[in-house]
Amino acid sequence: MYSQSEENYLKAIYHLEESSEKGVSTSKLSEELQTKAASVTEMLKRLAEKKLVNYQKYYGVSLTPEGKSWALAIIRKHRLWEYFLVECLNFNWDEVHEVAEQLEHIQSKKLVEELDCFLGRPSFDPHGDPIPNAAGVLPEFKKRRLSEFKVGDTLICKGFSDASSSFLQFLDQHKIGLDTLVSIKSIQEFDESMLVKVRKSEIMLSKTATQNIFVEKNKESKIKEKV
Amino acid sequence: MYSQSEENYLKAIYHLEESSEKGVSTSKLSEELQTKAASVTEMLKRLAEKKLVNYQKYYGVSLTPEGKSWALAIIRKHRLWEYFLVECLNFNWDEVHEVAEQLEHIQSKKLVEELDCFLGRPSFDPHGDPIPNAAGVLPEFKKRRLSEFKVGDTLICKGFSDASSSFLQFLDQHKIGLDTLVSIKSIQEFDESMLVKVRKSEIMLSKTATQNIFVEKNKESKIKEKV
DNA sequence: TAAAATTTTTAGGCAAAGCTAAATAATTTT
DNA sequence: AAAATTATTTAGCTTTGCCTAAAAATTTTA
Ligand SMILES: [Mn+2]
Ligand SMILES: [Mn+2]
Ligand SMILES: [Mn+2]
Ligand SMILES: [Mn+2]
Repeated sequence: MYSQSEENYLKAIYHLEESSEKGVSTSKLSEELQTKAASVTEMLKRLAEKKLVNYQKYYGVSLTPEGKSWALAIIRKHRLWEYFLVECLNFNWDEVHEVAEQLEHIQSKKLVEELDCFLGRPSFDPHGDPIPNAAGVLPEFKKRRLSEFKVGDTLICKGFSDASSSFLQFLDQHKIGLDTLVSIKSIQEFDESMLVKVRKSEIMLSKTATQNIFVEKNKESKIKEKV
Repeated sequence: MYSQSEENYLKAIYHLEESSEKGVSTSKLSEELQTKAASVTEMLKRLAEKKLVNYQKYYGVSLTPEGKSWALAIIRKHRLWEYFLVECLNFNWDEVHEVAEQLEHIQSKKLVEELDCFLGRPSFDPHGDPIPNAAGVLPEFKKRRLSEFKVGDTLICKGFSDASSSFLQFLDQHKIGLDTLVSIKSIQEFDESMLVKVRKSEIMLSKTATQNIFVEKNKESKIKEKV
């Protein structure tokens, strides 16, 4: 239906719309997609003609409902494939993104639905990112950063917003992953770094790190510790 | 490494080299790939520059060792994905080809090897076509057509060379698939059509059909019938 | 608010991969 | 062996998606 390139633009616009208050600019897009601004302008004109985006010369771009639903379909595929790679094919969570970038463009309604079913209709991908359902609806979840909490809190890791290989490998090294329990032992005042306890060991996390770890308040930690 | 289009040409040349004695001509390729002869000529020049084919103006084309090994890698992926779709995702064997045409172009050594492993290193795809191993070596197998046999012979279906949806659906309707036992009851002299027995029922197969069904002599039919 | 800086768009090119129409080479027929 | 037919290649054009350099609009700064 749409080319790989067009799909990548839609996805990039979606992500930028999510992560910033203001409209999406040509330069932000060109940075995200590693292309030149001139190429972005051209593509935006094409996408606007196809009614996938609202584009006003010099004033940025936003997705139309049609564009948004297409973007969500691509993201759904991307995250389902990442889940498949980790759960079925022994990929580590820092190796999946590149391959998923290719697989997300495969066109087949049946393939996506059967894959979803085969995997047990997962709600979150290996990085804790929510997987939209077939209708494009994202699962309910609240995003709070580890950096927002205070000494004494015990939390469950639910996602990681910097998906770079190096950050994911750092987390691996310290055995921090999805559903890992983390309790805050102390916070340095001058740089807001945190000393946290993970299982038996204590780890120092920089503010950059704690801002990129999404957590949930742990309601059942007492119970689980007894079991 | 190579574009999807280039990969499709390599695959097409491979298949045509296999299925015909003589060299592969521009017109055969244009027919196979549903493009115009002029486009084929252009692509052949590009592939020759990249040392993937031997191309002599006006005298057809053949794969170099490099080209052949790349073609086999694509075919390996195609057939592994077809196997995956049928075995894991509830696809019927007449629905897989189109999706596999897309999946075969995904680039990731690890993906292919892990998929192969996950599937249990199958030797044949859902249509009975041999799957090359990682080194590009095809499993041993002998191709004989049902049309070569005579009344009284009992045979096991091992492959189907016309992979069109309609032929595969026809086989489905008559419950003929891989490893189905078929015995020849009679052969019409005037059109060489065959009356065969499959399980409890008798089916009439045209010569076109029997030429497209690959079989093996059944060594254990007596034993199996007793069990 | 006018000048400077920055961002965005336009203009003009390029490569891949397709097309049609015309030219040319190879093959078949007479 | 020449003519006719068929196959193949060349020439010229199109679209997609990218680029650089120049022009124009917007935003920031003074
Ligand atoms: Mn990813
Ligand atoms: Mn992810
Ligand atoms: Mn196939
Ligand atoms: Mn097949």
